[in-house]
Amino acid sequence: MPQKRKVAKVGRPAKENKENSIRGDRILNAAEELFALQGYDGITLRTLATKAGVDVALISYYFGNKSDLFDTVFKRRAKILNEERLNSLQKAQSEAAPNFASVEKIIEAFLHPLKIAQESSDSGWKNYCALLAYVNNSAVWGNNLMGKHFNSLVDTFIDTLRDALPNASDADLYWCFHYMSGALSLTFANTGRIDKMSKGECQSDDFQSAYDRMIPFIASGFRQVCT
Amino acid sequence: MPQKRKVAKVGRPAKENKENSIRGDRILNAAEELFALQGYDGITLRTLATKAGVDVALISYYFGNKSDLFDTVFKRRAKILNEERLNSLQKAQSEAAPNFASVEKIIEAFLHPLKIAQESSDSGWKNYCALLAYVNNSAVWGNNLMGKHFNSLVDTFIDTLRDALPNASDADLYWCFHYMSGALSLTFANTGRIDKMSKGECQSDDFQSAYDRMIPFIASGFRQVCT
DNA sequence: GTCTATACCGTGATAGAC
DNA sequence: GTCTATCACGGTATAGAC
Repeated sequence: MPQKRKVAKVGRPAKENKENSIRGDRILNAAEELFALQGYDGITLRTLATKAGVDVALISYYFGNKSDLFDTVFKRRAKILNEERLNSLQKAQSEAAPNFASVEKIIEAFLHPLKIAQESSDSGWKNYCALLAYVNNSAVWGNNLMGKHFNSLVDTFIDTLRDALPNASDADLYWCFHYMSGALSLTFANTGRIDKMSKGECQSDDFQSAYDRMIPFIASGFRQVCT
Repeated sequence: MPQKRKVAKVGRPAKENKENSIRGDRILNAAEELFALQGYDGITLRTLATKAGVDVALISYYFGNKSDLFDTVFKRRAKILNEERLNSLQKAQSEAAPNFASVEKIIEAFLHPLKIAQESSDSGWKNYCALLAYVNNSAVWGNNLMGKHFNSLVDTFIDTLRDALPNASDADLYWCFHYMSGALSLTFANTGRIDKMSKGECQSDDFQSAYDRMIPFIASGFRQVCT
């Protein structure tokens, strides 16, 4: 069952079973993009099938119903992202040893894999980030899906932040983390609003600029609230 | 045509024409709640009609098609919110005179009307805040609707922030504003995730706690990036 | 002027035929 | 393993009751 699992940087999504087929892949990629852009209810299996170049019924043959498909799409890259974030965190920790990693380095460890994902030649990663933004802010999916796939990783990051900010209460840490999560989500949502708002000074899809400022912004906020 | 327009604190939405009717109100309130919770595509006019206790066709009689209805719902409280935010800002400025208002006071002026809205006895305001969160993060609606109704207000706030942070570039200011907007949106989205993530230490619907920490968090981020 | 009943037509999801 | 045929449900328009 386990295929060769060789994840380099932010690599290709792991494939198993049915998902291993070319048409299955095409369906998942199309779904990733459409779900991210239009939301779960915003797209129909027919438009999805058309985009993937397959018959509608093939979707349910491969992935069950619409909700199952959504789960599969979401899960596909979550594991990779978790691994990369964990690697980044451990790297930051070992670089700081014997001291604790700084807040800045911890935030960076959380964000850096997303920067790599944005720059990846696999454009699916961009879509996946937009999907994350959608799910994270969704009253329907947010708690469930994000919790299932990412809460355990968040615990690890919170523990590390607690070391860096020993005076912080847990409520402080979680709320600050929540602000970061929101700032990140809106960035990935890529609505184009900041382009218009700033009269072209900023671009929604310029993640580099958002990233460079986000690390000091968030780290400083953490320090302010948690001391 | 103009009714008596007497807006006290964060008051009742202004009503005109058809929207002045009791059933029109019921439709708008139900729509506000359902759109906020399930998104535009997540609800059908029929479930909406059932919730409002009216016939399906009455919706189009009052508000035209689904998209028009969405616009109307969104617009209804936007004006009030804009007025309240402007009042808050002017108050902060006059209190600080002859100096410029501080970053903290400006952020507070932006957030305080939302706190009042959250505490309002009119539960529609809570739904509206959730709707704002949905729209702000939506790739479909975000740019369009937020831009049309709020960008002019944002300009005013950015101008004030520029006074408080004279070394900031426009890109700095807009990106920081964007982070604040994201943090705020995720808070209003009320997904319940932070409850589970923090094992009960924080509650999604405890806006007071989110608010108290958000002001120093965001203000500190602004200062860090913009100096 | 308000509102209900109903009908239309396109589209979504899926079971079952091939 | 693939597609067709079906049926329920979506948004919308309209006739006419109150």
